[in-house]
Amino acid sequence: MSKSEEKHQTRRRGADLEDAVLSAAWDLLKEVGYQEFTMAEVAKRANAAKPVLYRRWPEKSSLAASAIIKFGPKLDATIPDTGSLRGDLVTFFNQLIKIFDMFGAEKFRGLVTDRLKSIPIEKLFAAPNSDNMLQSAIEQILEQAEKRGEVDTSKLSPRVLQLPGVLFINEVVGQAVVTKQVIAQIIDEILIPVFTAKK
Amino acid sequence: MSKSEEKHQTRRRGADLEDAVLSAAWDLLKEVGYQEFTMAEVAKRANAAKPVLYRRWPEKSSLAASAIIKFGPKLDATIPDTGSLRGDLVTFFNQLIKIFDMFGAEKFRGLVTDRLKSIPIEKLFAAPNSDNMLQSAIEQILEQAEKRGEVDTSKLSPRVLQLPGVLFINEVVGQAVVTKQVIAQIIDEILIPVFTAKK
DNA sequence: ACATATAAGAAACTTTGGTATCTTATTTAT
DNA sequence: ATAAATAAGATACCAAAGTTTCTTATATGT
Repeated sequence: MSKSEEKHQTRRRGADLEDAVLSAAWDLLKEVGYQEFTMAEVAKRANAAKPVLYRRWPEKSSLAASAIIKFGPKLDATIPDTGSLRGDLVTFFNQLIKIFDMFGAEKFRGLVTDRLKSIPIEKLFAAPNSDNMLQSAIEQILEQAEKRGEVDTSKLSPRVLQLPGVLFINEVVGQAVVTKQVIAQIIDEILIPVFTAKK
Repeated sequence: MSKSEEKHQTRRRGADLEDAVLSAAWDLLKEVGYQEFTMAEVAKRANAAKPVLYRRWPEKSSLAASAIIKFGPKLDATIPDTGSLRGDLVTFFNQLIKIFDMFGAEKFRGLVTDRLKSIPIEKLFAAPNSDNMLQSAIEQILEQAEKRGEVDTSKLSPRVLQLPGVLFINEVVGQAVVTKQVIAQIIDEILIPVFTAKK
């Protein structure tokens, strides 16, 4: 038996093994979606033992989230600048739903609610030890708006800055499709009034 | 053996059995909270078989919700009338958190996220076939406000009417305690601007 | 090079949600 | 009264999350 065939003798460790697991997890997630995603199947595909997964990720939803962060579609880092707060928000949220649609929103079903069992909502859009992409995008959009005189960012509390994320998650958790109309309603009826409120 | 001792011969049915199960479920929920609440234990305490539970409730979270609706603290049906929209909202939400605190908010942990897997958020505060208590209370408060000239209810969409519920659920799902300060922030920074926005 | 620490691998196990099957008590209609 | 329909009860079962235990390969420090 040649050395290369002796798979059972070649143990991967550290990053190598981690990458293999995440890669298998991402493949499985694409194929079957979160609900049918099982730890045993990921382990099998990665030729790893189940405890290997649990030594790194405390639970299934955590592994799935890591795989999405590593291999999933990335949020476009460029912030729109359409000339108005409303336009920027509309453009930004439409980018966001496009990403979800690209991957297939139904593939995520169950993941968000599972994640919410162990992490607060404002960490949902953040990789570990990194900041909340969504919220920082909103902050940049609001700073642009302030330059135009549309808002006064000194009046905006953390709670208000988290509101777009909360509303977006709320739509994603619900089974309905997030359409452009829904986005427009959220922006016109809720976000703009809140951001432009006078204290 | 007297007839009354022959428990194994006396089969309860329909409402009798259902009540016994809900009662056992409520007791267990009070004792151990939702996370440690198991279907097997409820069945055991109710002297019922597990399939009896699943014939009536499709899943654990549904049984727990039914027990809370039947035996849990009830929302005070009287709508506050303090003379201002802000006062009414503050009073109402403080009533709401008092109910949660009375029962012990930590007892609910996990229930909301489980419920959200099968029902939309706007049904969370509604008994089956009945309307959303929280939302109808908000509507009444807003009608009072309209009489005072504080808002124009014709401008308020369903999405806006659901916002208080969404924000409240969001706080309940997060692990933080919902304090009076949090309530005041939500009302001042979000709800009032949204309700009083001019279209 | 060798001892020691670390973590992979294998496999069995525990717990719980949820289902399926079968028997039999109770209800309901005739 | 009796037959047929209904649903309770008992029990075994399945699937999957997560854990435990033990062996052994690899890495690391001396």
